[in-house]
Amino acid sequence: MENIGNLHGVSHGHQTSDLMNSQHARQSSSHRNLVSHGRSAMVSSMASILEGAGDYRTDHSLSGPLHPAMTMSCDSGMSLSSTYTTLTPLQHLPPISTVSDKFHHHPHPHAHHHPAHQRLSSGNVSGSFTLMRDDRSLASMSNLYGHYPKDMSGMGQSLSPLSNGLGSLHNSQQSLGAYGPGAHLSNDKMLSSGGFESHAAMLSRNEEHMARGLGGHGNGLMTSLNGMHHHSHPHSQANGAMLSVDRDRQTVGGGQGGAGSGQVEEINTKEVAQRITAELKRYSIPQAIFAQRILCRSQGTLSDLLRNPKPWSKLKSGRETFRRMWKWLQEPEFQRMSALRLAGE
DNA sequence: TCGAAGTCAATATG
DNA sequence: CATATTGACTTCGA
Repeated sequence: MENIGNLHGVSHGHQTSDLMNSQHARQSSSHRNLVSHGRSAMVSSMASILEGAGDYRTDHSLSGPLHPAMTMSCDSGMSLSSTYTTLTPLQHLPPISTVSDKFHHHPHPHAHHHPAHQRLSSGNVSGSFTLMRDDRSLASMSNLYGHYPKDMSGMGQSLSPLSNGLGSLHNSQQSLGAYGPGAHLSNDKMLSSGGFESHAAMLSRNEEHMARGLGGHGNGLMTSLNGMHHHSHPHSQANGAMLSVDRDRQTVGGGQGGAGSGQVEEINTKEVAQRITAELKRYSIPQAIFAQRILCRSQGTLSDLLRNPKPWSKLKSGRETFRRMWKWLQEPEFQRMSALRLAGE
C-alpha cells in the first residue's frame, strides 16, 4: 500500500488539482511556482514601464477567473491558489523581497528556482528586461532555448500577418474552417467560431508582431490597454478584442457564468488542439516540454489531447487543460516563451 | 459498486 | 529524439 501510495503521491504528484480534480499532492516539483514568479515579475516590469501595470494585471485577474491559478500553477495547486490571491497585490509592487517572502512561505525544497526568478525580478525591475524589446526577449530566449527563436526571427521580421506565422496558422485554421462556420457541431458559441476564428488568430498574431514591430511601448501599451480600460466589466480583457467577442457570446450562451467565478468560456477544443500543434511545430517545442511546463501534464496526455480532443461539452475537469492551452495561445509570444523557459529552468 | 473522465508512466513507433 | 499508444490508477458522480 504504502508503496503505491507513496509512489503515486510522491512520484507523480503534480497535478494541480485544477479546479475540481483535486488530485493535488503530487510530486512535483515545485518549480512550477517559478512560472508564476516569473510572470509576476514580468508583469511588474511591464507595469513599471507602462504604469498600466495594475491594469495589465487586472486583465489577468479578470480574464482569469480561471487563470488565477492556472497561469502558473501547476503543482501546488491549492497552495498556489492562495498564493495567487496574494499575488494580486503583489503585482502592483514587485518588490523582490515581497516575492521571496511569498515564496518562502511555501515549502520550497528546491533552491534553484529562487535564483532563477530572482534574477528575473531584478532584471525586470531594473528594466533591463524591458519586455517590449522583443530583441531582448528573443535574445534571452535564444540563450535559454536555442530553437524556439529560430522561427521567430523570421516571423518577427515579417509584419505581414500572412507572411510567416500567419500563413501557416491560416493553413491549420483553414483546415479547421470546415467545422468552423459550417458548424455541424455546436460551435455557435465556441471560442473560435467561424470567421471570427481567423480574426482571433490575426489579432493574437498582431500582438506579437506589434511587439517587435512597434518596439517597446507599442506592445506594452496595447496589452495593457486591452486589459485595462474596462475593468468594470469582466468580459474581455485578456488580450484582445477577440476575446471580448467570444466572451460576450459565451457569457450569453453559458448564462450562468456566474459571477465571476466560473468563467464560461467555451473553447473549441479541436481548434485549440490544432493551433497548439501548429505552434509547437513552429517553434520546435516538443510536446513533452510544453506539456510539462505549460500544462503540467505528461507528454502522453498532451499527445492524446491534441490528437483526439474531446468536445468541450464532454469535458469535465479536462477543460482546465484546454484552458491553459488556450490561454497560452492568447499570450504574446515573449510571454509564451518565458513561460516555457521559466517553467523549465 | 460501476462507469466515465483524466492522467501518468511505460512502451511502441517513426 | 519526438510523438503515439496503451494499461493502470484515481477521482467523481450515479
